[in-house]
Parts: sequence; C-alpha cells; structure tokens
Amino acid sequence: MGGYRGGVPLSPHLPELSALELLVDTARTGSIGAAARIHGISQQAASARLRGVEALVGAPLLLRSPRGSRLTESGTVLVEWAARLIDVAAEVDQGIATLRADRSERLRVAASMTVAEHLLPRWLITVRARQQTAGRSPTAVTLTATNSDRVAEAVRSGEADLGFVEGPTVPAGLRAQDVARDELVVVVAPSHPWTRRRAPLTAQELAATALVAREEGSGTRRVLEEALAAKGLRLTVPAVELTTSTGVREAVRAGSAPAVLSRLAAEGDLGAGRLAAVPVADLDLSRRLRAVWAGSSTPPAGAARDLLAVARSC
Amino acid sequence: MGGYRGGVPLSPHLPELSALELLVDTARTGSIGAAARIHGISQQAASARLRGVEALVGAPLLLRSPRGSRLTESGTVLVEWAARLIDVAAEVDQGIATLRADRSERLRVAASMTVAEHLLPRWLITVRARQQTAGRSPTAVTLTATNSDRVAEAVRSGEADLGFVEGPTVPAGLRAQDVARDELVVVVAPSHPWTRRRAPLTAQELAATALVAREEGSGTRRVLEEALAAKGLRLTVPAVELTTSTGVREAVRAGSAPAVLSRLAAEGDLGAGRLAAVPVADLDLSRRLRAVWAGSSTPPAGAARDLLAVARSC
DNA sequence: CAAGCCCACAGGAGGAGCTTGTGGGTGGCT
DNA sequence: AGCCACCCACAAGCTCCTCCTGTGGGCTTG
Repeated sequence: MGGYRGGVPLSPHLPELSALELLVDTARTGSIGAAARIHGISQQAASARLRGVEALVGAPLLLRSPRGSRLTESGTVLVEWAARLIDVAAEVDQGIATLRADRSERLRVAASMTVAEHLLPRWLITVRARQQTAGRSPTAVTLTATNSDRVAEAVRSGEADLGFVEGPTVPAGLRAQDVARDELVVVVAPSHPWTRRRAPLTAQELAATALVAREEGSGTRRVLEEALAAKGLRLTVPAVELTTSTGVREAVRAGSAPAVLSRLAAEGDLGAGRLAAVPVADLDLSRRLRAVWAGSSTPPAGAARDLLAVARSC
Repeated sequence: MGGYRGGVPLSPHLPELSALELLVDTARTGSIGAAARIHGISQQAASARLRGVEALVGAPLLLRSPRGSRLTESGTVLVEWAARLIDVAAEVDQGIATLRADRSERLRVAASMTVAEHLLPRWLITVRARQQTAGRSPTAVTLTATNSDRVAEAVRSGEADLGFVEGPTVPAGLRAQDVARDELVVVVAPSHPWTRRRAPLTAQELAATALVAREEGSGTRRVLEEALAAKGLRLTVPAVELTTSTGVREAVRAGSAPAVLSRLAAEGDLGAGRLAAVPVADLDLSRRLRAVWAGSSTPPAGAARDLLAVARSC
C-alpha cells in the first residue's frame, strides 16, 4: 500500500474502472444487457465496451451465447482481480466524499494521518453499509487529516465531532476510547547495512541514529520519543523531518537514513521488498489508536456512535 | 478483498486512474509541468485534468504558485489513497500482461485459483522490480488459472513451466517446494444462526452440514475433505458446487449455506462485515501452498527461479 | 534585464463513446 | 406451431471530451 513508484504510468492495457465494473456485473448477472441496465447505458454500448476490454487484455474473456454470457478462464481471473481493485476504488470514492466541503449537516471527523490513510475509508464503507441495511439514510461525513496534536485541537474547539489519534496519552480535556492497536517498525532501504545484521537493533543504537522522522506533534513521532524516554534515551536530531508517511517512505527508499513508521503505512512496501524491517530488541513500539471526543463522558450518539462501533470491531 | 457488492457503480466523483496518477506525480515532482512530461502530455492538458479532479472532488488539492505546486491537506490525504489504489491497479495491470497470449518466449505459470487471485500479481510485480534493478530485462509471464488438479496436469504435460497448488499432498510425479501457508475458514452470512453460537463448531457438525463448496479437484475442497477424513468424517453432499471463490462468497452472502474458504479469499469480506467467520474446534484447516515443477529434482533456473524466490520470501 | 521556470486561458481538430435503428438466434408459454 | 422475451451483434450519426498549439502573466536566477 502506498508504495507507488512514480514515474512509470500504468500500461495502456489497463481498462478503465467503469469498464471493469461492467465486466464484473456482466459476470454476476450472466448477461451483458443486464449489466448495461445497471450502469444506465444501452446494451450496445456495454457490448462495445466489453469488446474493448477484451482487445486491451488480448484474450477472450466472455463466452457469448444467445442466452447469456459466461466467463472464460482468463475472464474469471480478471474479474477476481478487478473486484479487488473496485473494492479499493470504492474506499477511495468514499474517502473523496468526506473531502467535499459543501454539505451542511454532517459528521465531522478529524483523524491522524495514519488512521485517515489506512483505516478510515474502510470504516466509512462499513458504516454506510450498516446504515443502509438498517434502513437509515447514510450520514455525510467530512474528514480532516492532520497530526494527532491538531486532531485534539479540532475536537476541543468543536471543529470536529469525533477524532482519531495515536500516541501514548489521552489528549488533555478529551474523552477517549481505544479502537485499535498499531505498531511502529524500523524500516530501511533494502540496500542498507542494517538488513544484514544478525542481532536485533538495540534501543540505544536506534536513539543514536539520525532518522527520517515525522514532524513534532505527530503521533508516530511522539510514541517513538516516549518509548525511548522510558529507557532513559533521547532521540538524535532527525536527518530530515517530513509531514507525510509517503515522504518518509520515499526518503528511506532513497537510502538516506532509517525511519520509524506505522506498520500500516509500511506494509505494502515491506511485502513488495521495497523496504526492509529491522527488529528492535528492547523497545515497546506498539501503540493504541484512540477515538476522542469532547464533552460528556459517554461516547457520542448518532453517526459518531456508528463509526466508533465499526472502528472498534475491525 | 474481492467482495464487490455489485449493482452499485462507483460514484461519478471518482477521478480516472490516469488523472490520479497525474496528481500523485505532481505531488512527487512538485510541478504540474514535470508530471505532464512524465505522462507524455502537454502542461496545459495536465493542468486542465487536475482542475477537473479538483472539481470532481469538490475541494482544492493543489496550492499553485509561480514556482511549483504543493498539496493542500485534502490533497495529501487523497494522494495517499490514490497511491494505494494505483498500487493495486499496477498488480492488475501486471496480471493482465500474463493473460495476453501473444508472446513467444516466456515463463508459463499455472496456478490454483487462490494463488492466482490473491498472491501472484504481487509476486509478479516484485519479480519484475528485482529483475530491473538487477539490470536484466523483465520476463514475459503467461498465467493459467484453474484448480490444483489441472495445474498439476499442465506442469506434467509441459504446458506450464511452473505451477502453484494447494492441498495436503504433492501431486504425483512432480517436485515441490513450500512457498506459503494458508488457512481455511468457515464463513457464513452475518445473519446466519452460527454467528450467535457460543461454543466453536465441531468437525462433526461441519461435516454434517450441506455447504456451498468448490468443485472436486480444487485444492480448497480437497484440504477440507482430508481434514475431515483425519477425524473419520466425510463431507455431506454440498448444497451447491461452484468453480470460483467469488461464486461461493456470493452464495454464502445470499444466506443459503455456510462455506469453507481460503482466508485469503475471505479476508476482505470478513473485514467489511459482509461475511462472518465461525471458529472450528477440532479441525486442522491450515494448508500449504506449494510450487511444483517437472523433471529434475533441483528447482528450475532462470525466471522460474526468480519467481520461486520471491514467492518464498513473501 | 533577459532567460527559464512556473502556471492559466483560448480556439480548433480529432476521436472515443453514446444512442437509436436493425437483424439473427434461442427458449418458454399459450 | 407461433408468439414473445430475452440474448447478442452490426451500422450510422451525433455529441462531447480531451488533447493539441499558440499565447500571456508572474516569479526567480544569472
């Protein structure tokens, strides 16, 4: 996740998302015409689009017959991949809806970068689905994504109804509830000498190294600092400070220095071998992700309650 | 992943993938013009496209200045989401390349559905990346996705150079190497009575239930049957037999009957609450994913070796 | 102060995708 | 048997989108 290499656009063989949706719906319904109706286009247009997809892919995907269409073997695999892609696209879609600023009645959420990037879109999809199955109309949500400090401020000042933060302590003046756990990992470029270590890193070594770090006020940075402080250590002045985990990842991949990142943010790059994780011996880098709200001691009602419930169950 | 609900096309607010790529590259380079050059379009076209994205999202994403463009807060979040989407798209893209049938020299891979759907695209991306960093030109790979039995046949007959199968035993006449572990889970619709059970399911109960199942010859089916056989049990005749895990998932969601699925295939739906997992008490449903090849006892050379190495390290 | 980068606006050409109209084929119902 | 409903594909025309080129304004650098 989030490891887009940049500079290498996707090949022109990748069909458009809408065309893939059409294919998936054709597979589901067993009929091109039915899928066309779902998408609000004519059967002919759908047929042409799907032929276009087949031409792009370079393999037959559908077995057309006078009483419907079935998938070929290649089609089956492609539909499976496409469904996954569309799921992620739906998350982004949901996320985009939260960025739109033109609503009046809405749930205003402020979240730390880590939560906003990696968890919220999925939560929102689930909340929406649950509200719809419960027969309620889905709530409009607006999202502000900053660092944990500013999330706390936004909630305190009433700019946001609900916040999500990381960090070892509950922000002053707010009520909180744990919703998930996360863990920080030390990551380096695959070419970095630390990847060839036998023994795990010690807290002392880590503290003595100039890292690529997030700015002060970020939950990631604070957790690291407090974990080191618990060992009587202080963080060396960072080599670079950046405000996004993308920036941090890119700097690490460029080989400059190690970094400490949320596992959520690093996962994709670790899996793909673009980054390597370095175990740390004597440091507790797990952290809680908390929902926070102002005012009463009980969790908020309405849509905020729904979101909180979904977040806790994931 | 792979839980596409169907019937609800993505909102028209979602920008096209190419437009999102453009945004990501603009963020990376700090300049609209530079991103335009990467994508081989004029600066004006890129500028217009990005304005289109902003209109679609309904929020400013870029802070344009006479010496470049930076992201707004909303832009930062969107870029992060978009990068993830593009990563998945790149996997699909890579997968599509393997479906194209027009190459002559290539590595021919046959894989079980589970592996083809959930693991191979990522492996292929990594192989490609490693080959490129090693200065070699990337290998063309063609993929056939069927059930484990037919994968074994394809490898035996020389139709495929390398195969990936599930199942408790190594197919006769082939050499094998473990590459990963997987686990089967019992899944039901969220409304199914089993979700309200206190005690875990017993193997006996499971065996006595008519399930939604994969066809005979599939690795998923075989693992289940053998796990039951180890307890002296036999599977009841399935309620339905389907050849894809999508089909199985949909049937389960429709509420008809429980199913046994790879955790890989069920993950997305479990996370989103579209399916529920039911613990099973006394049944070992873990399974190995194996690479198989014909002939010599040593693993194959060349590109097959690269793929094998990547698969094992993930 | 000119050159080089950044950006945006305007007009025109091309093409991709849609719709409507049409026809061939199969299965079920009366 | 015959009609109807559904499946699919081909063809012609239109529309709108997106790209191109040409142009101009603003800021920084040598």
